[in-house]
Amino acid sequence: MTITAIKGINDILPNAVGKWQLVESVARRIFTNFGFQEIRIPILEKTELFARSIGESTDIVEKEMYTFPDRNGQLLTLRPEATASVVRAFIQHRLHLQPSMRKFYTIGPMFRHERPQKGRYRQFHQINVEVFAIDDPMVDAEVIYLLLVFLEELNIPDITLHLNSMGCPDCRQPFRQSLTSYLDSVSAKLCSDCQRRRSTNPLRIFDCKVESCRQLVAKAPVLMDHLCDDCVDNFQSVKDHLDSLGVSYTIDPHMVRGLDYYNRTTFEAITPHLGAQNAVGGGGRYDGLMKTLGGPDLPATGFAIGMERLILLLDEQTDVETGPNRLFVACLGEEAQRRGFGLVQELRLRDLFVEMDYESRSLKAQMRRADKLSVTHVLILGEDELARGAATLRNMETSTQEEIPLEGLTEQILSRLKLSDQELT
RNA sequence: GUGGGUGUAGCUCAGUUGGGUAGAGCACCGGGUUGUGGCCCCGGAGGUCGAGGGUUCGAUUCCCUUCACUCACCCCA
Repeated sequence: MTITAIKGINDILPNAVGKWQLVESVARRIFTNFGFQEIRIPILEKTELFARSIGESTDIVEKEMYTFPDRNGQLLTLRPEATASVVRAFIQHRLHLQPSMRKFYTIGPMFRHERPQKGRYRQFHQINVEVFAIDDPMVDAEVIYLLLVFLEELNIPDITLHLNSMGCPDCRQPFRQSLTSYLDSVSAKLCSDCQRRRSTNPLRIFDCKVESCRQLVAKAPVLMDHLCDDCVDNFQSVKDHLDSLGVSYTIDPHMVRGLDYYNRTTFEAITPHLGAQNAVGGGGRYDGLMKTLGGPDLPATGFAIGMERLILLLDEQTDVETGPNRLFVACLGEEAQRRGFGLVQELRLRDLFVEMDYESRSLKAQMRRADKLSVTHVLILGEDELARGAATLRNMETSTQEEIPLEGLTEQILSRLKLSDQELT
């Protein structure tokens, strides 16, 4: 039996890499313009980091983490999300003492042991954005705006923004009680899944797709109606800022997020094109997390984007970028191949895409390969040319060719390709 | 963890009411020009028909088991 990759953990083959590079470069450019700095954090962390941040009773921590003891018996976990690590790093390096470091982004793989399906894999990649130590609703609006600008820049179609407020501990606790007592009063009519959710995660019932449950849920109390005055003002301010930025949104009091640390404004960017997985990006404020993890009591907000989902929505083919001119060196005969080999390396050091054939095949075969590589020029180095002390440079777009003396060949090629560079620009 | 769908060439898929050397398109290799790409023409290579077992004179085809992939539930980015 040949060894295959682990279920839900996929290779990204060269023909798909162009899309990944595009997403990453657009992210880096836009996030940098918005004042975010990249931070690179480990893939492996102590298990307790996630248990304390995400919440012991969430599905992620209860049954989806890749957790194992290392050789010293220390319990480690492949990160299921990035926010906990960024917060940990911020605390550990006392970055709150450096006011220039408030806004971070990070890109990388996450791991969750779920059954794979469309847009959901066991190793998946996220782009994360986090802002620390700024409480102002203006920042919530800016972060949401950033998410939308990014999706817009990638031409992701039909995105809608859903907004909700999770309130603060002061208003959520009384609400949870009134919700629970409502659910108790109608429990007999709930579907079996919701029966279970009633005790594990009552807010999840808002997500149920069973028609009878939806009818019951429509009459259930909603957190939005139980917000304290501060939370109402805060949420209104976020909406005002979004309005002033021209962002349209849908208030979705039933939107529930899966990590326990969220409070106040939460949001998701939703698409209708991903089957069952409709969230391309999501996030919100998590003011209590820094303190929970033993750091200073500083507010925070942020979001995560699912890169695989983004790439599923990105259907135009994108090629890995090279310079505008690409050269193939076709050699005929042993002597020519030896000289060509050296020439290829030399031109590459001069920052040119150059490829050759290593199998001394017919010129026709080499030309075909050159065409497949969609090079702009082919240098033909054959026995006849060598005898004349020359080489032939063929322009593949115009199908014209000229002879160039071997003396000063490198410079001649470079100046000719550079010349056509300028024509192109 | 639960349910549905699908496994035939590198890729996308036909086909076999149980029978002979298993097909197409794309991709690949060669030829059509002693050394010139794309388009076209000709030819070639490539498959234990997912694996194991059963029924049968005979199984890629029917039955059972198993594995893989996939979609959905669940959950989330």
